[in-house]
Amino acid sequence: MPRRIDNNFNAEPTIKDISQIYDVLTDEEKEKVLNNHSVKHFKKNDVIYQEGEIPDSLLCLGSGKVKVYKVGFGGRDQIVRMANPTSFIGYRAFFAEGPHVASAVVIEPCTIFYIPKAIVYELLESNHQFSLNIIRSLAQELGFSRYRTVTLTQKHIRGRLAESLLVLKDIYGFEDDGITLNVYLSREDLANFSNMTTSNAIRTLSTFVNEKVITVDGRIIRILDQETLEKISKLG
Amino acid sequence: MPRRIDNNFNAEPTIKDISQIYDVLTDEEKEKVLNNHSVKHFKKNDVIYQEGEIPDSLLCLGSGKVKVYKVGFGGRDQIVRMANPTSFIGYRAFFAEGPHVASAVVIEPCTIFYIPKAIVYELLESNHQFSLNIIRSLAQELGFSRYRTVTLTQKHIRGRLAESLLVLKDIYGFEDDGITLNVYLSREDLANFSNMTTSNAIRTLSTFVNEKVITVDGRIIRILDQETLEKISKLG
DNA sequence: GACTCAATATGTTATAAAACATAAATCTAG
DNA sequence: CTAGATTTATGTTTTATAACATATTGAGTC
Repeated sequence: MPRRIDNNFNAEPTIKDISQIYDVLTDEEKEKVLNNHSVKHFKKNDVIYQEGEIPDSLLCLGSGKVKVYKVGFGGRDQIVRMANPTSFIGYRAFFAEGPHVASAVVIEPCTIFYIPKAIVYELLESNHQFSLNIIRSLAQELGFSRYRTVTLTQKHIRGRLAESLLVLKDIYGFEDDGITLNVYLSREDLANFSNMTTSNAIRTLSTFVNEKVITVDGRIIRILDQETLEKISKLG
Repeated sequence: MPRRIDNNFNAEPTIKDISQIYDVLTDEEKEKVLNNHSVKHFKKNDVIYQEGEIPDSLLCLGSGKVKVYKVGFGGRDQIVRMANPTSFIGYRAFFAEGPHVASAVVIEPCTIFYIPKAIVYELLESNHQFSLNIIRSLAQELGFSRYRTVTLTQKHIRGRLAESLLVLKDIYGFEDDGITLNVYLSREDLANFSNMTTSNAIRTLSTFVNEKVITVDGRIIRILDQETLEKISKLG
């Protein structure tokens, strides 16, 4: 029975929390952003955007968790990104000036800030540090994407699942106890993140439990032996 | 016996040909770039950069062809990009401000322009249109990378190889006859681009020949029936 | 609290593709 | 021109994992 854990439970986030954008702006630019953005709240399983849609705003995830996935061929989806606060959402399509080629769905209740396209492009023009932040983000994400292409195609099931658990740990971290993964995915999502069938995700998760590498309680996953998990991930 | 085909056989390229950068600069900036870049020539199989190296210049491919690949686990490499003129090389790591996570090797003799890091960052600061070009490039490449992640993990061998041939066609085009792929890869490179073993690339290529979809003469590949090839690619 | 639907679990079978094994052809160097 | 190395080709075996088939459990609903 997964409790809901929210990083921003006490404080409702504002756009000022989106440091990647807000920290580099001048006072004048900050004013502009404050006066020209909107806020939306989403609940679990809500669709934030869908493949094919044309983005007209830059989306910033203030709180919550989001999966971004592409629909595959045999009906199997591939989760290409798990987003955490505070980061941009769907910004690849926005900056490529094309349609979304993936869909974004809420994993945990979200607060999302919308900055209209015109404003974003004014900022890019007036503030090169903001541009640099975008450039760095995209470059890093491209590196991650290529890395995942190789691991998802070349590692075996155990390696893929172990890696996915470690990636989730890197993105969302642990709860206060230091071992419980701070994200609660269905076996299907876990499978779609790791390029395998749901059956195999369940099965492999069970073998990890038997090997005392993790414990599983519903969707709560605890990493007991991170070193071994890293070894499994490395071996492929 | 593949003849060497060079897009820029007659005219040795200059940095002025790198439209993505040169076209958007002011006269002053152009002067700066002209006075602060170097040119290097590479021959087939030369290593342009290697995984782990820290980039200190922005590289622009003036002429030639380059493969960018990551070393996999079971010794099998994955080609993550085939670069054509005139585009940036290794710019992901450059802009991520980290080490290269892939290696670049020459497929066909190259002319490469080097613009020092300091100059590039001056340009990013003074010319937001240049920044926008970089942003758009990275965003588009990230889209492509995610697309390939899904197809390389989900499509079957025939679909993967068919897609790779079509991607190569999109990148390098045909020769004057309109059917001969303007790039000459070993079966191993073709396999590493398509996430399969060399044996299976050879085998599958043969079945395509038997099905009269392509012809193969050494490394020369002619696409006889593009429609069918697209169908094979789509079916997975 | 029984009922329904979705999620999880696990065993069995089928199959795509890797791994392995040679052989033939082509290229390279002395 | 010959010898060795590399690339291409093709057949056979093995294996990882998808596909299929049922249970079982759990969550939400009337």
